[in-house]
Amino acid sequence: MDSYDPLLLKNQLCFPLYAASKALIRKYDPFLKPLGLTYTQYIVMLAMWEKKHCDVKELGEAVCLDSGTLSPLLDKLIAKGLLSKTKQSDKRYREIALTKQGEELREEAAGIPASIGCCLGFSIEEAQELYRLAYKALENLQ
Amino acid sequence: MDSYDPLLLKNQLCFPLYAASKALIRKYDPFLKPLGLTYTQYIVMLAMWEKKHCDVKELGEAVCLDSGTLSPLLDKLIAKGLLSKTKQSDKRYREIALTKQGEELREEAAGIPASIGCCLGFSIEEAQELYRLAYKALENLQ
DNA sequence: GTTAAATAGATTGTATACAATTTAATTGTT
DNA sequence: AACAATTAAATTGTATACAATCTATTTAAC
Repeated sequence: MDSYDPLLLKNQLCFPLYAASKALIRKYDPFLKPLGLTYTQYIVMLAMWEKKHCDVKELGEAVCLDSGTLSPLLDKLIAKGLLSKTKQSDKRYREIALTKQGEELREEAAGIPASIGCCLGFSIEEAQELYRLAYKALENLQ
Repeated sequence: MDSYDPLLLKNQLCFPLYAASKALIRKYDPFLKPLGLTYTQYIVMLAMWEKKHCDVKELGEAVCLDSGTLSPLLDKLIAKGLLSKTKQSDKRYREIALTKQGEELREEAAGIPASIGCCLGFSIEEAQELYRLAYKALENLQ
């Protein structure tokens, strides 16, 4: 019996998490392409479909992205006509809001989660357990 | 009881996977900085510490990266003196190999997995289950 | 043997990520 | 009121990711 080597790639927990995350993100591409969205833009739209409007900081906390990523990404979603950005009374803040067109895009996205679910090949129990563990990891790491 | 809405951010499986992966990667930064490596460079070095030498395609398969990412990343590791790149008899291939300096870096990395393990706050059983599910997802998605 | 198909790796172009800094505005302290 | 400290968002700089394309070889079909 060989001694356990913590530096073997197969003994890392981070690697399958990192690789699976990337592989899953790529599965969204064919479904998101008709909507003109990237995966990260889709995550931001998911958050905005719920919030309707919020400031950049609140959005960043919801989707785990900082202003360095969000600022140019929001500019793209605004350029597509899906979101708007206006100054608030406290002029340090910007109000990001869904446009009518952004609202309407939600219908087109309705089938995506089910389409992706099939790719994973997981039972309900396994999917729930992965979900639980990933959120627990996220909370512990933040 | 509300009806289940598949587009709510909290109902996505992809999001905690994506966010936890990013959060975990960031935890490596303070440990990798003294070694002069980024997380992706560390993953490539983990593979190379095992393989000693291989071609770019084989390395790419091991770490789930294509030549578009690997080519410039390998150039950086070569510039740091950790790897070397030479033509093979079939001149389409390049042999990537560990240098002496690259070998020696392994000692400095030896403590990293244990340092990271603490951040997760998982029991052995939970870590193993997350590992198993992430690899299963990765295999199903590839 | 010649050329079409295939293959490995590099390059290009677009889109994240995020640390660090900058800018603009507001708040707290005195 | 003056001004230091704080805060939100934008900008800068570096490093991935990956699709698509390109280049150089090699292999296969005839």
